[in-house]
Amino acid sequence: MSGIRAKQKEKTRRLLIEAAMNQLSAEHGYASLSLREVAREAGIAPTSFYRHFQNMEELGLSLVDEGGLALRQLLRQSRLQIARGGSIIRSSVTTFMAFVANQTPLFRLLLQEKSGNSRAFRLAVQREVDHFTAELVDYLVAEQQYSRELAELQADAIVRIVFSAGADAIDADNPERERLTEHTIAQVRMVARGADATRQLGKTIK
Amino acid sequence: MSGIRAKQKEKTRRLLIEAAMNQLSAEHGYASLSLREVAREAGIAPTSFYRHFQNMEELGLSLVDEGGLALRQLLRQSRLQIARGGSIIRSSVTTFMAFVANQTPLFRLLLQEKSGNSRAFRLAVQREVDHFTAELVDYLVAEQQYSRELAELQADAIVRIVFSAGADAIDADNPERERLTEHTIAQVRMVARGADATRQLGKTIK
DNA sequence: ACATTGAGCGTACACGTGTTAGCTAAAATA
DNA sequence: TATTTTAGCTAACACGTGTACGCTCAATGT
Repeated sequence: MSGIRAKQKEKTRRLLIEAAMNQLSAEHGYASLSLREVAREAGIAPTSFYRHFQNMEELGLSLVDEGGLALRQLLRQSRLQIARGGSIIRSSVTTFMAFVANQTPLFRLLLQEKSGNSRAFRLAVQREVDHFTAELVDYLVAEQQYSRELAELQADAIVRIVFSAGADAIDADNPERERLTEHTIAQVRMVARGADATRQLGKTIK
Repeated sequence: MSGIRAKQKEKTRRLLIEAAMNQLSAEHGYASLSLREVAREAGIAPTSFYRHFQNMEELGLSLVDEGGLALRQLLRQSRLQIARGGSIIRSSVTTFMAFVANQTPLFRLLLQEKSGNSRAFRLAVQREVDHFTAELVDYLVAEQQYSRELAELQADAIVRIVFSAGADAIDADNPERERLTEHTIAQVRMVARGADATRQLGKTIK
């Protein structure tokens, strides 16, 4: 059980995933991804594909996992920056935009499949986004003493804005992306102010 | 020049567009839309397709136009409801959600291609969304006396939130969609409050 | 040492695709 | 009325696709 066999299998599995990611970057999206081309780029015979995935859909779900994982790791990294001082909002948005810039095809896949045609895909992506939102909610409740309900409203709004801006950032060049980032930061701050105002409103009534 | 010929051509052109829309609703997205299947559903020979469109892409752009137009008309209708009393926010969001529910495949196409792979498509969709945002900005400036800058920030945030919620509404059943609608209305109001707070902030400083 | 497993390969098949070329017949034009 | 235009057709093409089948041969298990 030295695993030299399993190692090799995992290796070509990665080759397949990376091949698929490369092809995504090019021109066509996941929907027009071909088993044969992926296999060709991975350097294996078309039929060998089935040793690793049952479908192209299964490959796709792996890609979504991959993307979600990468994004979460990045955001965890961003939270470390917050710990040692600096604006939470600025740091998070900046990190997010950097992810979009560096992992464009992966992020595009997430966006595409978020409103794509396969329900399985949509659920998978939504799971990733929900995970992200939940962490933000926890932060708002723990650090800013928001009620769970208001925190959820706020976090959801923020995530929607940031992801949507991220989508626009895909096409943007560097200066434009910077402008977009500042724009987004201002919007998130606006939402925060709105949430605060809403909270005060509730208190006054009571 | 009675136009009986042009009439017929326009008619089968519409048949093609509607066929394409039907196929979108089914299961596969625009990317996996086939000329032959579309032609078959429209009841013409595959080769006759070229009498109406040069590419599938050209058909796709027509679909985007179609969707954008439908959405804008609906929102114009919604603004009439506002004129004869009632909350602007509630009325707009409700109308929007109704559109998503009734024209699901069309709205899905818009979302898909917004973050799709063809730049031409993305630009076309973005144009529609921008149009929508611009009208909201005008409203905020004219009716609520916001500065152009703040109005743009606010309108953009609102549009992002609403479109994103619309995407989620696609999968939702009726009660869930209603919940989502209320949720979105609350978020938009929160943003409005935030914008107002931001405006007050600016006045105080000056 | 021997038997079993399994990743990867080559061949082959049936099928759907986009697109070209040339025809027909009805509408438009002169 | 005679001529031109053109929407739609059929036939045919070359090609890429997903997948079934059976083989090899090195890594594993006994």
